[in-house]
Amino acid sequence: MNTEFPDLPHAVWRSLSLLRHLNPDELAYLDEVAETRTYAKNEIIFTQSKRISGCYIVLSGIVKQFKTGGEGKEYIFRLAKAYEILGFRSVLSEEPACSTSTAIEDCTVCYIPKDCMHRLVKTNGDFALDLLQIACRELEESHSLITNIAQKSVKERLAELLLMLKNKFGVNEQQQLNIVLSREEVANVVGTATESIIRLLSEFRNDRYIDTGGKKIAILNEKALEKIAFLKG
Amino acid sequence: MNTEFPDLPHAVWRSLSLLRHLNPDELAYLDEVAETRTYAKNEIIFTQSKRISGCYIVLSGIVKQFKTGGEGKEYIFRLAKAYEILGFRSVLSEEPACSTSTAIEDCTVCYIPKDCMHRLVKTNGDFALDLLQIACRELEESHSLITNIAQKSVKERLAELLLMLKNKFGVNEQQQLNIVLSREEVANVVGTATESIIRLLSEFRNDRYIDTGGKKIAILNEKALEKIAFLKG
DNA sequence: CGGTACGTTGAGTCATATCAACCATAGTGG
DNA sequence: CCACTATGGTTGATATGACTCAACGTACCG
Repeated sequence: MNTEFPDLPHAVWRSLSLLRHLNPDELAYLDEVAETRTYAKNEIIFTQSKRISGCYIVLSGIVKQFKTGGEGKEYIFRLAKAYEILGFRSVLSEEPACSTSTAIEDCTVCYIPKDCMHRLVKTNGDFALDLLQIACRELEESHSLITNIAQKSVKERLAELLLMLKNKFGVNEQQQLNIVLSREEVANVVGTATESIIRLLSEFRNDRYIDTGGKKIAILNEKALEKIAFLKG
Repeated sequence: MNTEFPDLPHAVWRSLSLLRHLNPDELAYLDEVAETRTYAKNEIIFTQSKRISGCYIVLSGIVKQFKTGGEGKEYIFRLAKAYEILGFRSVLSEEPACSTSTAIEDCTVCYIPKDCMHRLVKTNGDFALDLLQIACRELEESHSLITNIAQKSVKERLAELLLMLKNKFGVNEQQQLNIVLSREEVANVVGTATESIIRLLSEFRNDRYIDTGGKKIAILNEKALEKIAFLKG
């Protein structure tokens, strides 16, 4: 399965921008302690409010990260693809994970034990800075997300999500998104009910903005979606 | 005005947990380049989408930090009090500020120039780690906030806000919150319309959960508010 | 061939936004 | 000292977006 990352040679490590500041010794150290792990679709990588023993860098596939609220409803705040890091917050703060992560398609991840992360952070200032940058970027995204949820309608948010998915995961020749989410998952990203998503997707399909063949969503009229997402109406 | 922090002696620096890992040389360096600034109520400290030349540690008073959305409506995502740091994200990423900060009461802040921050972060790993921790904590808070907004009703969020305000800013002998926000500001924290807040505050007042004398809000029945905020109903 | 999960549609309800009018308060200038 | 105005607070009426509940269709899977 994991032919792209057979045994995590330095070349691969280096290609991960997060690890670009590690020196040869540190990379060798990583080679020793890090492991490649594979998860099948729907498998859980780590669970909210349980302690985690390390963090994970996605190598292939897509992972959803979500919090489960009071009523058991999940809110997906992140869809992580290759080269993104998961769980470092909890690892650094030594607190239980504040979210659950599961594979939404088969995926490979690189597991880095807690001790290793601590050691690298302590001894390599540039690495710590890179992590700091990542945290800051996520923080900024998070704040934008809040403002969106607080101020935009479900329709606007859905349009924006579709554009974001195209932008982040790309589309195939038929303009179909390279990520497949159930209606419920879409609802849990947008923060609304499944039925509302279905109705709005139907509406977008009637308006020829998108097409929904099987599970795949094709983006047909990006301009129109932008208009909905970022202007008014 | 600023009698509490006359000339930022080392003792004060050290008392700020963020700065606890700086050595005497670094503290001396800070003394040289940092400045105490005062802002009157409603004065702007920095503005969304403008570059900022340094970051700010609140020494006294309260600062609100908000993003302005499409329609000009503001969303307040943070109320910062003494010892909290503002703007370090933008300073580290060298990007324009992604939010505006204004004083909601007269306040004093310590201004730390960008170069100084960069230097400290680069040369002092523990300091970088502390910042990383702060970023991670904010990130976690931010994620919780999103889940809240996405899943809770306005009433639940208002109850939770009132409890948070009591917890963070405290109350006087008459149980009145030590922070005064306009109804509009409350609405902009909760992410709703001003009128909705007014109606719900009236409801809470009728139910004897709070009292609203003048601008001050008194918390009378914390248990009841907790029930609303965290259970259902 | 049933079964289970997912998708779709409709009807009814409710929370919240919006619009509009009005009141309270405080600061301002004559 | 008093109108005058601006600002924020309050209330009511109305509209509507979005949720819920319920039924039913569809597709994949053993």
